[in-house]
Amino acid sequence: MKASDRAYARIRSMILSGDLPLGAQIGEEALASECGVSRTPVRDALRRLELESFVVRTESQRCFVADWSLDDIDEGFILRGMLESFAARRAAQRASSDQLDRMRHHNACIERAVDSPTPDIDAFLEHNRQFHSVILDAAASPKLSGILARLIEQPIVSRTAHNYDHEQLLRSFREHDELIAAIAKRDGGWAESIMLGHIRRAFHAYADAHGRQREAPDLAAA
Amino acid sequence: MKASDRAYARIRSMILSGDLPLGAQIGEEALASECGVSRTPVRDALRRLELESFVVRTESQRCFVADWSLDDIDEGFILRGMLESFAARRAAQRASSDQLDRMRHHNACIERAVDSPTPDIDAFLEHNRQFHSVILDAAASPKLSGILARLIEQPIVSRTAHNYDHEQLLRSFREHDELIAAIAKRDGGWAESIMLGHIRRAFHAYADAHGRQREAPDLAAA
DNA sequence: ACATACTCTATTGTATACAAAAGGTCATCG
DNA sequence: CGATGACCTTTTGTATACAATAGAGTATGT
Repeated sequence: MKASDRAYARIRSMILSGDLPLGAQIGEEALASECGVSRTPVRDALRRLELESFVVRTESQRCFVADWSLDDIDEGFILRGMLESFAARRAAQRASSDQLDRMRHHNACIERAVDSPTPDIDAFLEHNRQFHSVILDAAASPKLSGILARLIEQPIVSRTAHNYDHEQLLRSFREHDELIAAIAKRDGGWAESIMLGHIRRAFHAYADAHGRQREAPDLAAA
Repeated sequence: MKASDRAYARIRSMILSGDLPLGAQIGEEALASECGVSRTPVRDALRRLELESFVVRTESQRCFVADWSLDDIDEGFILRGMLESFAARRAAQRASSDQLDRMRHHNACIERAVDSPTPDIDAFLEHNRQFHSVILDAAASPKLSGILARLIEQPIVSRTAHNYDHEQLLRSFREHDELIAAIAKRDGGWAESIMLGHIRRAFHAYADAHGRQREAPDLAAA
């Protein structure tokens, strides 16, 4: 494995785990010694992370861990809703039976992960990611895939899922199931509208959990 | 100016001018000596150019000048239609009077560039770019701006405009004018539909000029 | 003649040293 | 006391040398 890949993986996981706090400045030198590589591959890794919005850069090229306002996140969900529902429409027109089987497989895994008193959120997240990835493959649009790869911020997806209660996890599974049905029937419009609802619901789940938490201190202070 | 900026500008213009033919391999070393800088800034420049789809990379990291199939271009125009029309809708809700004035200014420049027996295509392209950029600013969605920056391939825009006849250039101006009216009236739906038509028309102009040129040899051979 | 493996070359990956630039600090002046 | 400017530190930018790897070409065996 290349040094820049190691640096990328390491920095990314440090951001996700919170070892690097949101908004913290990240110097190339510090990361290089942390990862045991030189600055050159760190610079490559930072570019990739910037592309995926894990990292932001000031006009003078200093890097910081990205932190997102609720407005930013809203914007992301709006665009995801538009683009992923478009992907679902295309997938309905093009998905192979093999791809449909893979969707069914991953959703079955999601059901297993969810249908328990102690849901396995990590398994849910992994199969959810793969489920959406199969739909994107079926949509057969490399540009769309590239855009969504940059738009879907895994930290947000992860927080959203961790805030789901049992009922919401189950609903997510059922929506996937209906999506599979729509795609199997080659009904692009149906697939599109289910996907849009799926994403919008996720947004409101996120906003309820995080938006309100921000307002709470204000209310307490008042 | 930074060396990586010079390298970026140089390589970009070599691609646009055709000095680097479509599909040609571009080695870091060769470009470095061509630009009079070392490989380090060339690598930075190549990453940026890759981001903007001027350059593609094989799985083994070798770089080539991108060349686009009509399918790729179609895909790009579909996504642009969706995203730019969405931007127009948002712009209608948010544009400041200052931004409206700038739209009017750039479209006036477009009219001047176009309304002549020998239209100034370069001026058209520049003010067209700025016109669309003001709308994007007015939409106030950084993520959307970032996506569209990568999606709008200037070589394609340029070829499209160079294939426009006088009537099409004029039509482009009139569509912009109507867009301004829709935004001034705060009619998001109107703005959205005009923008969608504007982009779709550009696609068909491109496809008519370039798609048929590709088919012609086949027809001749048959 | 064709396939396969090997070597040799071209190209990218990484480390390091030094240059340039940005940001922060402290002293000085109004 | 606040603003301003010089310096000093930190951080990024670039060049260069060397290492690793992919690809092309060649020779050899069947």
